[in-house]
Amino acid sequence: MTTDNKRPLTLRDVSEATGVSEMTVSRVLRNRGDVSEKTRQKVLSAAKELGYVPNKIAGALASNRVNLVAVIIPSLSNMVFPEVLTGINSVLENTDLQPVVGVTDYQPEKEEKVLYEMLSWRPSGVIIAGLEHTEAARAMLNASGIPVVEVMDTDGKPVDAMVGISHRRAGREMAKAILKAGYRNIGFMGTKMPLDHRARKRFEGFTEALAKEGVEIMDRAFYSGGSALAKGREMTQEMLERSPELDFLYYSNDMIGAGGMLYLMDQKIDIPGQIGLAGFNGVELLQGLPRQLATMDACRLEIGRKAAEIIAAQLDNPDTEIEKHVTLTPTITFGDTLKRR
Amino acid sequence: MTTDNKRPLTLRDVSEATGVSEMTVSRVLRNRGDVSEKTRQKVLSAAKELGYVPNKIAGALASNRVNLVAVIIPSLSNMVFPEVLTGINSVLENTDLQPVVGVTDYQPEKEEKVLYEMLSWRPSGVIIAGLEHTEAARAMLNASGIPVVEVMDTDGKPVDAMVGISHRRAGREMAKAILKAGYRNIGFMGTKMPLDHRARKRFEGFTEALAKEGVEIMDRAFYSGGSALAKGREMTQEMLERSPELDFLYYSNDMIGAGGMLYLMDQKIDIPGQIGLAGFNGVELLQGLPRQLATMDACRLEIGRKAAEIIAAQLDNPDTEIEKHVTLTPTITFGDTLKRR
DNA sequence: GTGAAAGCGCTAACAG
DNA sequence: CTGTTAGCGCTTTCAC
Repeated sequence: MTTDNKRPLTLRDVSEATGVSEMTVSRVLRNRGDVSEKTRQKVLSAAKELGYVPNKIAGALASNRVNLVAVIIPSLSNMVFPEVLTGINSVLENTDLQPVVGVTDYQPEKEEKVLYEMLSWRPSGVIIAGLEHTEAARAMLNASGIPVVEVMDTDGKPVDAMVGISHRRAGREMAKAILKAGYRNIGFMGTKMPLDHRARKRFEGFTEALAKEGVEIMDRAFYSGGSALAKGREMTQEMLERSPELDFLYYSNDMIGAGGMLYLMDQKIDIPGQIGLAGFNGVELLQGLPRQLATMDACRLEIGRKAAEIIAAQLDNPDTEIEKHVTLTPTITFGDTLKRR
Repeated sequence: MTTDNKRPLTLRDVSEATGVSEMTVSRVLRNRGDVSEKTRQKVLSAAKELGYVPNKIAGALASNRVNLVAVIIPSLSNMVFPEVLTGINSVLENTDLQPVVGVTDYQPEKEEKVLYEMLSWRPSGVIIAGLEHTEAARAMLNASGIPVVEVMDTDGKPVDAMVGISHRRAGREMAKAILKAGYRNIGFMGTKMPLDHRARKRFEGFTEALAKEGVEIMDRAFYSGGSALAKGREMTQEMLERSPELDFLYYSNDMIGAGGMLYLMDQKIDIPGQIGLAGFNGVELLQGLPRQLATMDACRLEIGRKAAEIIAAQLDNPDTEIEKHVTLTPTITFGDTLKRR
């Protein structure tokens, strides 16, 4: 503990306090090179005593190294992304890299801005959600000269590396499972988000697989904002009033799916006999609900982990041969709301 | 769009491309000082063409200014903290400040480490959750010489400024409401987190207010890990089997409270007649559940906003007289699980 | 309006 | 093992 200082301390202050050269102080503080145990201790205790905190700004400029990994995601309130972050963290914790998070709110222009801001700090790598970016953003990523991993989605061409699942395939698989279970009158509910490309791709894959069997979606609805659980309720009620012949409801995420499920249970509707249900994501929350909603795991943790590993490996040795296109395979959980066949 | 470069571009590159001095290029790019419209355009287009991204590291070192606000929170998976972040963001968006988030996992030593890391980037301000920190962390905050706002909790003495609610009072208020409604056999369930000081303080306030009326908690249980909703179910079942005479259950957060509620509904137990329930936080999720759980809003958005305002105001003018101790008052939502009296 | 010089606090590279 | 020198890429300051 020291008295409050107006000016933050510098290496020089520690150097003067110890009589050791700045350079040696720097070596001690970074654990670099050989320093005698005696001076080591002297420096360490002085630094601690003074309350010295190194200036990474200066260090980064001098060494041309910044141990930051920029992580750019659409949202923090989705639960999906914090989990990806957790995966990233779990890997980076064992390195000297640190994640720095930027949020885009699903807006391409904001993504571009956030990316620019982050790149201006010269991070060592970038992990960014999705494959769709503005022209300028893609150009920046290309020009950055650092490892770039695009995550979540593998339906497209990455700038550099990519890790994720095929959402198109995920939609198709769910459609197949639903058809196989015998449902034919299918409704869809999702977010009104033209910019959520992954939800869009799932939807496309879904309708495509239905079409292959001559089935067409009977009703659909989109929402935006509000509590997803509450929206799921409302929309489900409305849709069933509008299209009472529906026998299956596919939701673009588990939260609205859970809302729908709770509504149907209130109405004493037989699930999955009269109506089947499925969501997407495999959120942990589902486990506490009265019934388990059918869903599909998005492999979020694994995606984060893999992405971080790719960055770390490249940084460790730029010549390492690593798999740059990693496609994970989500599995269906049938739960209690989709007949198993 | 340019060809890929190994070396990132510098001001000098733009300077050479335009024939304008580095200094003037810098002025244009920062919108500082007077520059003729002609050179302005020339520089701007060249910079864009080349794909120049300024190096903030160098800029920060030279100007001794970093437009970053360090935000240090215990967790991202709690939903509470992302909301505080949203509040912070909403204010900082209108300034040139940028939040940078660090996560501590409720561990004091990790908080200390994260704080050290962040301070070493010389941010312009710090927003940190809670009032309890290690000795060293407090010393760093003191020595940093930048505005510091401790958020969430106001039961204690801040290093500099603080914004939050009194969790002790929140616990007391809820206890009073419960007693007033006529419940006497009260059980408590919460997280097994000695380090979640806010949950602890709520519990203390709660028992204290009960004690004042001669009431003692009849049963209690603590959990850790797992899906909160599922845990709420399990624990509620166990507790009621153990203590069937309970007529009220107070949960330390809404998620386990919701789990408990769903369990009781499964059991066709009369809520709030036979058993009343209450949680804490006012999470949006609750709105979609079959019944609305009684809860108390933690003012998360407002806390974030106010904290960011304090930082921004201090930075804008260090001599501004501002309120450094802001205590917000949470309100009880009775919902459908706590009798109103 | 524009430019030249002098650092910001640190580390790479070398010399002892 | 320790110290010296020369920048990193930018901005501040001052001169023109």
